[in-house]
Amino acid sequence: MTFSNLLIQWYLQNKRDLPWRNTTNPYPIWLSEIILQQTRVAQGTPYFYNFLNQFPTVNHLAQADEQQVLKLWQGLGYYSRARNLHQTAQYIVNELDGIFPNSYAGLLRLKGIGEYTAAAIASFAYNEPVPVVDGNVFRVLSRYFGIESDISLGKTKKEFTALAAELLPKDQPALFNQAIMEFGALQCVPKSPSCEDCIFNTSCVALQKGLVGELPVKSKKLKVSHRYFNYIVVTDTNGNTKLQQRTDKGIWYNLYEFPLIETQKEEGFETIAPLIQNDASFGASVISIQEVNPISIVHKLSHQHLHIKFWKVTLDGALDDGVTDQQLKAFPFPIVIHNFIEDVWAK
DNA sequence: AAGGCGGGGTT
DNA sequence: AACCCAGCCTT
Repeated sequence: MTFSNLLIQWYLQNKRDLPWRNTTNPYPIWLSEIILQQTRVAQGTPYFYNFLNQFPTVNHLAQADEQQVLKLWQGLGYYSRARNLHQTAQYIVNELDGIFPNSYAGLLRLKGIGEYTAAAIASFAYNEPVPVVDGNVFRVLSRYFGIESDISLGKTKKEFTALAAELLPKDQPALFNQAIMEFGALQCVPKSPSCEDCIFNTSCVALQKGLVGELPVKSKKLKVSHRYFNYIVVTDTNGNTKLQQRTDKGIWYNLYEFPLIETQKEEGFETIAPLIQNDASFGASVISIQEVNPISIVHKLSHQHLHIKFWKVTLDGALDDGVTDQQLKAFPFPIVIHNFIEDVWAK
C-alpha cells in the first residue's frame, strides 16, 4: 500500500463530519477556507454557519456593507480576511457575473486567495489535481520523510509543494488533500503525537530517527512589542458615548473603538486626567474622570501585547456625534472592547 | 525575504 | 511562556 492510499484509507475511517465538506459549491468552500486561515476548526465553525445564514450566496455577501461583514467577523481576528472576502464577493458579482473562477490559476488572482486557498478550492470544488500545502502538510511530510529543511524559507515551500504534487493521486485530489490535512490535525499533531497508534509508525523517518519533536524545523521567531492604550469612555447628558473608526494601517483597520490616548508606558491618573480635560474634541466640559481598571488588562495579539486601561468620563453637555447604547450594538469592535462593553459598560 | 496581522487553544 | 492554528499581503 502506498503512502497516499494508506492516508486516504485512514481518512475515510477517521474524518470529522464538517459542514463544508458535503458540497462542491465554491461559495461555501471559499468561505470556509478564508475563515479557517490560521484559525482552528472549532473556532471558525460558528462563524461559517453565521455567514452562510446571513449571506446564503455570493450575491448576498456582495450587497452587504463592509461594516456588516466586519461585525459578523468580530472576534475572529485577522480582519483583512473579512475586508478581502467582501471585496472579492463584489468583484465576482460585478466583474465575473457571479461565477467563481473555475481553475487554480483563476482563483489565485483573487484578493485574499493565496496558493494554499486556491489549491483547496480548486481541488474540493473542481477536482483539479493541485496539492495543498498548509501547516498540517508541512508537519506530516517533514516527519514522514524526515525532511529537515526550514519551513520558514520560500525555497522549502516549493520543495514541499513538489513533493505533495508527486504524492497526489491525480484521480482523487480532493480526497488526498482533505486526508493529509485531517491527518495532521488529528493524528500527527504538533506536540506529543501518539506515534504508537499511528498507521505509519513503521515507515515514518522522524519516528525512526527520534526527530518527531524536532520536525518540522521552523526558524522564524516573531518579536512582541508592548503598547499602552487608554480608552476614554465618555457619557454625555443624553447617556450617549463617543466612538471612532481606526483608519490608520495597522491592527484593527476599519474597526471601531473609544477615543484613544496611546502612551509610551503605563500611566496613571496624574498623567491621563489632564490629557482628557484638555481634549476639546468632546465639545463639552468634563465633570468627572474615573479609572475603571487601575490594573491594566493585557490583551495579547500574536505580535503585540496591549496594556489597556479604560477611563470613564462624564460630560456636562451633549456630544454632537453621540452613540446610543442601542446603536453601539451594530459597530464592529476588537474583541477586547466588545468584552468591555458587554461585561462592564452594559452593567 | 521579512514583517505585520487576532484571538484562542494546547502543552 | 511558547507554540500553533485548513495563510495572505505589503514592503
